[in-house]
Amino acid sequence: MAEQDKKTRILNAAMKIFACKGYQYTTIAEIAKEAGVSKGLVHVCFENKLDILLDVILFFIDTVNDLINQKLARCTNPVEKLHAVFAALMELMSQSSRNLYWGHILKEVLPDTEKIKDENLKKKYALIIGGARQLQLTLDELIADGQRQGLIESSLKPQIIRQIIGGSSQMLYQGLILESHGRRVMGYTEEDVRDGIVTLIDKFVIK
Amino acid sequence: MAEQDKKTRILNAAMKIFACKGYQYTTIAEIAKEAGVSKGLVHVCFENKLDILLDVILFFIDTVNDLINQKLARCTNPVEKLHAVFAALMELMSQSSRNLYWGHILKEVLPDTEKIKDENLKKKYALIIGGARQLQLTLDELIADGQRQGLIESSLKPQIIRQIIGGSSQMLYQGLILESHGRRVMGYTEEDVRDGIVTLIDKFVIK
Amino acid sequence: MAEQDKKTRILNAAMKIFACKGYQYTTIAEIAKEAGVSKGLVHVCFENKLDILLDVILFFIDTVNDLINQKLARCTNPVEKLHAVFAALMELMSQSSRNLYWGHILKEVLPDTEKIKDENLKKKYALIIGGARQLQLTLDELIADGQRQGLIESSLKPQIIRQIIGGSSQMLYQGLILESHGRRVMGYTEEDVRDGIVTLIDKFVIK
Amino acid sequence: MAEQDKKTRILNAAMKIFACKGYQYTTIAEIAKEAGVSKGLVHVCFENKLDILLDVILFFIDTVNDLINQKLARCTNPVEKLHAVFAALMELMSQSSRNLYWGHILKEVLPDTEKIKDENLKKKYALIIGGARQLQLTLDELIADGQRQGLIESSLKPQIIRQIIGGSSQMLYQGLILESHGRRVMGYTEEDVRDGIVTLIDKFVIK
DNA sequence: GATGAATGAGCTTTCATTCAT
DNA sequence: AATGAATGAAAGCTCATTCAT
Repeated sequence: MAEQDKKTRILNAAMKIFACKGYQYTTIAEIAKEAGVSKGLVHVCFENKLDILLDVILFFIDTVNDLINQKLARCTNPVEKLHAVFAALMELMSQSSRNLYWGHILKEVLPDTEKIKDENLKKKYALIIGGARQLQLTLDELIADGQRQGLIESSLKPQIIRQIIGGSSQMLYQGLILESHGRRVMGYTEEDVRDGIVTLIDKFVIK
Repeated sequence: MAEQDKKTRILNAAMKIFACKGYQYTTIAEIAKEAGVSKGLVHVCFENKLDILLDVILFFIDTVNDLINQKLARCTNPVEKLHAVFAALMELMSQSSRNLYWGHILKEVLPDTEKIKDENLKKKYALIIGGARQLQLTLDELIADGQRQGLIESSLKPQIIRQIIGGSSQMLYQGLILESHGRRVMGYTEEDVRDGIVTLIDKFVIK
Repeated sequence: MAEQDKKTRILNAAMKIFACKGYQYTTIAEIAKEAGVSKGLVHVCFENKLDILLDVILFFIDTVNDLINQKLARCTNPVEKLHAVFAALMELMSQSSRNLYWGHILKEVLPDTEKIKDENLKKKYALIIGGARQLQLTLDELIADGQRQGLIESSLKPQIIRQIIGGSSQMLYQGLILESHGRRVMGYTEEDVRDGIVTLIDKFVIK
Repeated sequence: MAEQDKKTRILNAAMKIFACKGYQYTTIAEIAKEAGVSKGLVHVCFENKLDILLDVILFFIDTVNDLINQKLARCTNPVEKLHAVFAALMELMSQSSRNLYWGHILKEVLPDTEKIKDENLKKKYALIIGGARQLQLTLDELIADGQRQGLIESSLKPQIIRQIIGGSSQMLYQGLILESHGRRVMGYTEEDVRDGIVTLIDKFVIK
């Protein structure tokens, strides 16, 4: 209970600071301070810094996959599903209002992952890779389904379409966040982003 | 002359290693070794590690802007220009065949940039921001032009379209690189990527 | 009563783990776990980690001294006594079947003893030193007695003879333990060790 | 040259402090200070603390083996050889006038050696074990030779005799060192020790 | 009495940076 | 101009010890 509570607080603190400063520039001391606990406790709850990151990413992926499955259950049409899934993702990014792209972060941290020897961490890493893979497969299958039903255009592979829509979403949100941090002027709003993605998806829909 | 030569070698070495391992995980010692010079010389040619990165990014942005301007000069039609610009960008990403997204790296390194006190570095940083801004503006103007001429659809802001096409390009290439590093199976080829971007751009073109 | 019980369990646990891993590498957490009590309780029963060690050593020294006095009471002849004492020591080492040489451990821990400020600990430390001294004196006196009675050769000081017999015993047993831990092949058995010590003692006996 | 010099200085400093305080209580900072170099340099010259220790032990073992072989070359008679070898060892212990029993230290550090993953360290460790083994074998062979020639008594295994003489030497010298550190009154001199060992060896010689 | 969550001092280790040569 | 030995600040991590419950 208390432990879970602290673990969650550390996780939230880590999520926040990783998002602001990037994994590598974040120190355990900062996470501890932000979470209002001691450095030592961080190492009681987590094996090491990488372990924290893996948990953050895992939490994020789980949230995303849950959200998506939930949305998928409510639609039948692949096109509706696609819209629903990306709407959900945008909502999540908006909610979290954090510059946390686990995609980016995983990439930033890849050199570190090669050092993973600990079995627990290996498992977590495998879960993450599996979760990410699952997300991809779900989307690809969705698009392929639409293509088979003649609802989505077939000139491009599902993977390409998935990457286009996904990449656009990420970049558009990243722009918003950069703007909110005052580091850039992008000249568009969250409203524009949502419209953009809806429009983009519809481009691949056969009317 | 000799100095320029050394500086270029260091820059190339840095570009290569930053691309492989990320800025943070790259050590000056590695750069020096790769460049075939001493660690000391690196600090003679550059103020510090960040300075190297800024130069790398600056070089990249300059290359991109030059390439784009060169391509733009050869076309008149905004749609042709758009295709030409992104074709050029893809070619560049392909050529460099390096996991070097200055966008990513700039983001990775942002926390470090806040420490910039040195006037020279401040100037370089401003140049980079200016260059990136310039690239954005060029693209936005191009799209806006197309919209004014009725060649590109006007339902979305130019910034949104630019971000969609740019983001898609980046994500698609990132997937290729991940695959080439054996870290993911994406299931598409460079050919697919080029087709995807051409198709994507055409989606915004009014026929 | 209950406290005594807990204290004994902690002491036994500590003895076991100190013996296996050495004082420094043993953590309070391990001792607590082995003893089946909480970490907190360890600090209720003992001032600190060093206090536990001092108690372990004290227990060991007391056991040795008791055993020796017991054996000495049964013999009259100095040579018999000498044999009896070392037979008892060997038996003890064999019984404990633990790699616990308080001599070694005291040495390992000496730097820590300099930090002793607490009066209780100072007293315990003094008791240990006194006990060790007592053991030495008993042996030396025994040998001196034998020399005076013309039973033990007088060309060497009693201290030298004591150190030779004691050192040999320790080294021989240490070899056995190393072998039992699979870290060395010594090529002798406990039987050989006992024979060796008996033979060694007899070398100093005048026939 | 400079590097070798520093490495030697660090090694000497480490030897001295390991000897005084034990491996585990010695910090890199202390070694660096004693050697008159920075902490960083210690890690330039050695992989880590354990690496330093292994080098110290290796140096010691090499010195011992060299010294012994040198002595052995000058004698023909096994008994003479035995005397020569232990005389050499005593001389070495006396010279080094340091409380450095690599036997003790190896034992103290054994838990740490199980963590050895690095290939270089594994090799060093193997060299040490091999060197120690070699030393044992040399002595055992020497004693066995003497037994075969009817010069040394055969009632005890060579290993037992070796362990007795070796253990006695160590204990006697340890006593001297404890005394010199003011931690004990042993009541014998270096002279007594040398006499003791000579006498002890002669006990196993058949006249 | 007993617990174990929480602490933080102190350690090893890394590496950008300096500077004597 | 060029080197690389040397530095030391700063990070991750361990664990004896404390204390609210």
